[in-house]
Amino acid sequence: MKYNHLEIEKKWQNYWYGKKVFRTPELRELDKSKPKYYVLDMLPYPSGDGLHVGHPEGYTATDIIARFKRMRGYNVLHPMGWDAFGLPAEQFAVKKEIHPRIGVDECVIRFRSQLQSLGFAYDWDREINTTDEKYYKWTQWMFLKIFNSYFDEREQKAKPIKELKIPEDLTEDEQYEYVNSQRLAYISESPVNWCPELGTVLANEEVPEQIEKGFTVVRKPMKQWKLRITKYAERLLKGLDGLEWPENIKKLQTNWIGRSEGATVKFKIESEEFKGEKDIEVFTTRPDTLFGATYMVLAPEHPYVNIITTKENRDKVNKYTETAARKSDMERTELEKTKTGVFTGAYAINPVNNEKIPVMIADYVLMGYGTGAIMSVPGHDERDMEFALKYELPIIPVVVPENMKEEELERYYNDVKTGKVCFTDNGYSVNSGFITGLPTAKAKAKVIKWLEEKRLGKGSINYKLRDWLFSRQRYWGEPFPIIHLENGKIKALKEEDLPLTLPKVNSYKPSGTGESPLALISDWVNTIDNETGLKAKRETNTMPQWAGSCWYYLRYIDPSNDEIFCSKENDEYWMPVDQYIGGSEHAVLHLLYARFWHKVLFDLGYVSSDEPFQKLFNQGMILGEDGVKMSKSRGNVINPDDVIRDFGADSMRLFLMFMGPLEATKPWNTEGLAGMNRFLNRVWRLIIDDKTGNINPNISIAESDLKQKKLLHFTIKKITHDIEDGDMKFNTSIAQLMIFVNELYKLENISISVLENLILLLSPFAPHISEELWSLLGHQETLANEKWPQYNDELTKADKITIVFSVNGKVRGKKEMDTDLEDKELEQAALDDESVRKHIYGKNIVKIIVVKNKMVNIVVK
RNA sequence: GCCCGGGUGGCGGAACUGGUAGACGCGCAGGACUUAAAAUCCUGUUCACUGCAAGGUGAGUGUCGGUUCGAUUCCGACCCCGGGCACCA
Repeated sequence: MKYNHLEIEKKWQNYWYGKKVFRTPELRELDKSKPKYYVLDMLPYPSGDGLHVGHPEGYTATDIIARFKRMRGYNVLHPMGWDAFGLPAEQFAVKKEIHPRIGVDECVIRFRSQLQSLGFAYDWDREINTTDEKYYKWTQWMFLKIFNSYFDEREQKAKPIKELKIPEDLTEDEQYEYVNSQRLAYISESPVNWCPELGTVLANEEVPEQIEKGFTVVRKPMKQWKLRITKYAERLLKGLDGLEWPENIKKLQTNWIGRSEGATVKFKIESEEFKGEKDIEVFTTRPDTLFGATYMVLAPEHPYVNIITTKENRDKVNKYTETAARKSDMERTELEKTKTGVFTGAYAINPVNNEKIPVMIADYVLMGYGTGAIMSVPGHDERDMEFALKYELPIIPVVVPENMKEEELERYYNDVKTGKVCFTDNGYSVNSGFITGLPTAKAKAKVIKWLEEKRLGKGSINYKLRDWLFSRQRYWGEPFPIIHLENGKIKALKEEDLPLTLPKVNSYKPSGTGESPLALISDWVNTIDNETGLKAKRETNTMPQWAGSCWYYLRYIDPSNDEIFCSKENDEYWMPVDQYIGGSEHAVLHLLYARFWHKVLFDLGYVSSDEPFQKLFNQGMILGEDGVKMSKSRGNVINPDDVIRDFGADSMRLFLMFMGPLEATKPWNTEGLAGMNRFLNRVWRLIIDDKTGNINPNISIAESDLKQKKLLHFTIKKITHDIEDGDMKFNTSIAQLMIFVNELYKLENISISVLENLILLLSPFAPHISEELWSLLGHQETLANEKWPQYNDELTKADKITIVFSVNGKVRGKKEMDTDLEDKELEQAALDDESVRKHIYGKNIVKIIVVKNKMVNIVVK
């Protein structure tokens, strides 16, 4: 009987899923004396193309961990589900003119059966789908919680909006406005990235992907929902410290949040256009260079531009702001090589020296960052320098590098003034009044103190992070549980009215006007507010795809609870996720959004952990056989179905892990895959006689000899450590299994207990063949519930060791010797070695270095 | 430009806290079995020079330099590749 992967794999998949071997019991049925382990894959999007080889790579890794932890006696939670709202499903529906639900259901069936054909040990009873009404009811519920919360700055946490202190002496309308201005979810009219082809707005971070696909993106002012993630900037940053995440992902998030310390400084404005006092605040990270500020620049969108611009400058300013508004972010940054700007006719007064400096507008200053206005210090900022040179604005050096010699100073000043040198590092302040002579750090502190005393500014921290653009003009997403009353006010639905389900529509195409297709369904849109009897229209935007995946890991824990998204008891037992694995393409977006969402739930008391994902690992990409990214157009896509049919799921799993460390990007190789199949065949024939189907006659129940034992125990140790240490280098585990099998082939008699252990060690990697061999050896039950083999550390040590003899660092001889010999014995053995003697003959021995159990190095001259 | 990774045989990769570079697999070459092929098994496989041979000598982990008895591993400078950010003041 030959190894027949098709038959065996089908058989064991039916067994596992039929008997629900990997079902995680309800909390009350669980043996809570055991430790828990929550191992999670990133929620896949079930696309029409089916599974890609990249998917099973990460899933195999988590599956190995899940099966291993289970055998180690943990209560393991290993679930799977679907992220199915969003553009791809909707575009498929538009094209085929079917309801997106139909397409999604088909894709889910396909994905599920593909995943099952790989034998993954998921608990399918906990499967979730973000597009189920029962699921998105809770997404909407959480949105209401966010909407009905504000951020308490003092405590740095979200609180229910009911607890918000409303300033007295406000009218009813003002109170309403004030409350809305504090909510964590709010509507704002601001320029957004509008994509005419898709008929929707895109978040900044989604823009590059769509442009790559050939779509155009333009700036357009629109009313949009946003979530106040910026309030959590500091906590999102600090929280990274305690997480066991790859350093580069932490760095990526850190850069994305982009914290910078500095000061805001008020400048008085003088303009013929108005009388009285007006200030403009700027943000700077270098308050120590304030004496070198020679002009001010406002972003074209700055609200003061219209107010301060003088008559004679109005035309060119208007022209400039209009051009800037039409440009997309892309054009304003990347495509722009030289800086442009115009003079407003107004002047600002530098608070430290009362110098009158011109106020310019230029689109190299961004409205979205800081205050939308800067003080320009061309001597010590490259962008300002470039602009100053072009428009012939003065440059004043106010910082000198450390260690600059006196005789070099004159030349340095000249170089800065003429634009030859732009020194942006820290140094010492010069020409700077009361901070002259101070090093940069001290100068900064002194200026901030001075500004604060005079109430002209203050120390300040800025973040690059922007609020999360949370609405899309699409059909296929969670509807907002919000109505717009005829009196112009907005109102949230009550929790008991959830879910607010999607209505049936005739067309899923965007309305074209910038509104979602929902806007055309008047039955659905028009409603009446029960409380006030006022007519109302429903919000027709839907939530972005990220919403559902912000909390799915909580639903797995308690998937059928109708009372709450997840009970407190379940949350406390299972959270946080112990190991999270997915692609690094989600390094900032999903992982940052989910952390934010989770922190809000934490602040409001719905979850017990501050961070959801304790340990994170990013799998690398799998390239085509030609070493480039797999793509349909290149025709180098590997279909997992074909691989499983030709070589089997076990071979595929094994090869995916054997290719290299999990995080590495590596090319697929079908011949390498065949090698894995060959290895499994060798394991099979080690135990089973190909012709008769019987167990090989050289296998006996006799106790194994010491050599076998040592090999076994060494292998157990190696594999146990490999899975436990979190490095995800399963390639070396598999190599060790191969060595083990190769050695066993050399033996005349093999102990059955050694083979049983081999099968158990192999089982997390190649579970189907392992189950089959296990049962052929006479076991009635699945090995999934067996105990993981234990090793005796004494037996993992070799008793003979090859000692290397070298002369002047060059290997000249080696000898098998007992372990733990004294230095003197090793030294003598080296000196006795024939080849060593040849190389030291006639030379002086300077020194002999002995490294126990390793080597002897003789230094001669 | 800035911030992360990474450069090891023909290929994927291995090498514990500085101590035999190339584990394991693929490929390739030779051999065995076979009428033949497939499958399987055995042997070899970093490069150069040298030897009939066992072997010997030298070089070698992107480049150059340093520390050390000894460096893929530590330090410095540079080159190349991949990823991320990109006028964030």
